[in-house]
Amino acid sequence: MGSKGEALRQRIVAAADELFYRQGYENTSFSDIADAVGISRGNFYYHFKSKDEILSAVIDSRVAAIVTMLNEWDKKFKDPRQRLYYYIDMPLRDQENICLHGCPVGSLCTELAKINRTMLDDANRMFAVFRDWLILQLNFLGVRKNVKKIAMHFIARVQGIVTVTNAFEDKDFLQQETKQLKKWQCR
Amino acid sequence: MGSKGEALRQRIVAAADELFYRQGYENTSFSDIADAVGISRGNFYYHFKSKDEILSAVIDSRVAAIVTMLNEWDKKFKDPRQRLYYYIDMPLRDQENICLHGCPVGSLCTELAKINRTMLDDANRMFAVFRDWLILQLNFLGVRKNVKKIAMHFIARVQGIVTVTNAFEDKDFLQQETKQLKKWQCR
DNA sequence: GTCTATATCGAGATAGAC
DNA sequence: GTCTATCTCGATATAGAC
Repeated sequence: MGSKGEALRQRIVAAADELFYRQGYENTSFSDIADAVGISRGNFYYHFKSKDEILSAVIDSRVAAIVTMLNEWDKKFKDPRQRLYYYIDMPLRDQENICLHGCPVGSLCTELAKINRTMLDDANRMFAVFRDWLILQLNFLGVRKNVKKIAMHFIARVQGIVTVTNAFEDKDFLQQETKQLKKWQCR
Repeated sequence: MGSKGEALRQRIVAAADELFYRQGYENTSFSDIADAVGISRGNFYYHFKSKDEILSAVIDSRVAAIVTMLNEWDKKFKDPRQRLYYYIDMPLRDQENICLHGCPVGSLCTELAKINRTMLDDANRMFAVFRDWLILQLNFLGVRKNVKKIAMHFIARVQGIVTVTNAFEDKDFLQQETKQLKKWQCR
């Protein structure tokens, strides 16, 4: 704990995370990651024995990062409605990256569904964390029926917006649809 | 035209199309395609000189297939509302594949955004064909304002549903959300 | 722990016989 | 047109020196 090796491990995970997002998991080689960190490939294998292992570490890291982020949101906003809006606006706050690389969660799941279904079961935990947090917020708002369904509905809406924004590199669409989604009300 | 070579070319494109959908573009090798068709790798290169070239042919083929399909829908349904429903129900009619491999259009665009942005500009024509057809149907329905936005909205909604269905392998969600989306009305 | 060197494999791509 | 043989490269992964 706190050793030099642990710190390097974290740097490797951070570099892999970024590269998987920007160029995709399959398209990212160990050399890419090693170069980004500034270490040799040999050293890399001391920390991670296989590509599955680094992917697993990246997913764990992302899940932890999402949990931390949502805790901060909870501190920042006391009104669940505001929290919901902040969730919907998330792609808007990161427009440039969303436009170029899509959603880190959605695009990874889409990729893994085709190349590694075992890891997909691990990756969709990222969605699950958002879902459970959304369920909480809906409860606070007094929604009692179909809470899980509605939480999943929000996730799907945001995913759809991001997929199309990414495919057409269209920020205007992102802005429009985000605005629209905030008009949502329980029917 | 109609020669043996042309027919083989079509078979190669069909095999590549299927494989790109099931295992992703990057993850599909020339050997995979050659094996699926039952020809040698060498022969393959007589028909397509590079991987970009086969991808381009697959995209063209998919665009043509979508155009043909929409023409058939137009013949099958005279009511634009029914046509819209048929579009929304499209993933439902192909549940098994959607659950396992996602949307052929969306997942390819998501992949290409990360590995080949030039081809992405080509691939999003698949979305554009649907969009233009949706615009027509909305016109028939008497919608006059924001027609393009609404068409894109439908595409995004379906994409979101499919992405989440695929990530969680959850057919129930697909069925629920599809039903919900058909309740859509212009606000 | 971190490095260099190397083994092994499969990929995209080419040459040339038939 | 279709094949076999081969080239070249970059990938994952390992061995072993420091």
